[in-house]
Amino acid sequence: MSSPTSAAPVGRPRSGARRLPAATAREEILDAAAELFASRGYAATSTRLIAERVGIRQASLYYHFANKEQILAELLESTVRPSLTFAASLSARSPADALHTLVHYDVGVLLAAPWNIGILYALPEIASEPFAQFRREREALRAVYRSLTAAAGGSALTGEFIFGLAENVIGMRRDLSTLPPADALQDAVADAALRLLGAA
Amino acid sequence: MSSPTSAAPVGRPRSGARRLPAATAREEILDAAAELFASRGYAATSTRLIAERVGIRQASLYYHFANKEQILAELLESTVRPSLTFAASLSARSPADALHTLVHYDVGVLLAAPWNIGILYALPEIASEPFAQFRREREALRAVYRSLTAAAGGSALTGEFIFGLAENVIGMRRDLSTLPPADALQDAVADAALRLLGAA
DNA sequence: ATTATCTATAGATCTATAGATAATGC
DNA sequence: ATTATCTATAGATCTATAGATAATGC
Repeated sequence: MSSPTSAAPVGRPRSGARRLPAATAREEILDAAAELFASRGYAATSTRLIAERVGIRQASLYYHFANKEQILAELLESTVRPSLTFAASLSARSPADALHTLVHYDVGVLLAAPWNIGILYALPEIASEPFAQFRREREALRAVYRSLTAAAGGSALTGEFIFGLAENVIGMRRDLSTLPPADALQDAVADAALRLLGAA
Repeated sequence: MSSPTSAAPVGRPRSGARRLPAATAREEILDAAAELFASRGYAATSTRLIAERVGIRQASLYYHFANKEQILAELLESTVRPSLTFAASLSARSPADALHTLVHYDVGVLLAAPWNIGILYALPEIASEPFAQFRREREALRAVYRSLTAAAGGSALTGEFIFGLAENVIGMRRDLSTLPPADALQDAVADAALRLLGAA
């Protein structure tokens, strides 16, 4: 077994307990950072606090990441990418069907994340250079929404509305104390997208 | 003329030029803070930078505000309040008409703000205590959306979707380089809300 | 020898307070 | 006397680097 999740760890032992005993240090850091960035914001989260949650010293983070921005960049990119990849597999369907399917999937991804890291999409901090790759990928996903909507007979604005409707589950997950089961919410949002379209 | 915008200012003169010569110092601070909080985030904006934009020294902010949080709290409350007040004036209309009118107004408020401070709604920082009043007012507005939607025959989830659809113009204003004229966008979003409702 | 941690710290902030000062108002 | 600024600074951070150390792997 060469899996990084196996026992017999290399390197100096930690002073604290592990956050996720089955994961690599890198994954533990991303998980702790996701929770903290989503709950208190990027700038308001210190590297010291991330490290504390992981069970290592603040300086040890820098063995795994070049800087704090890289942690956020990796989190952001790992959230858009699944939907963007999925969007590429939809060409065989009719536009309205493809749109329904994409919204359903996208909402599922946003709801399934262990922390509500979609919140990070709206962080003003991501306007800066280290997050350019993430912004490009999110714009590519937006373009898919727009072109499917157009192909299904919807206006350019309707494409924006449907993209926003899908991402709106981020706000619902943050603001509402109880949410319907994921599959019911996925259906409801996808159906609502077609109502926005106005057609079948 | 006892207006605060008049000449002959009281107090020690500033070393720098005024940001908004016609406004009070308090208004200048709120305007500068709105721009900076919306563009780079609350925690990432230092009181020093706010002061610099206003044309005063960092410490002088504290003559007008008890702390940095109070600046953000005042900005947030001043943005929800108009829509909440407006919502109270809609009881004479039919539910669908009231909903259309509310969405139209709300979108107008979000588009008319000199800076896109609706972005601040999503700031993780506002989960803390100094922003409790703002959160209550925003929840009250959400409740109006929900009850109008229910009265118009829509489901509870549809109420959430329409609330999100209205606030989605915040994201559009941030992400899109060009936007339709405000009145066209207000009409488009309000019409889309009724499509979400499914009925007339 | 390599890996993954640790301790220690430099240097750069950042918020808020204390107290002085330069105007107007009475 | 009051108002609205200023200068100076305390005290608390915060990020990132340097270099030591405690494991395993060969």
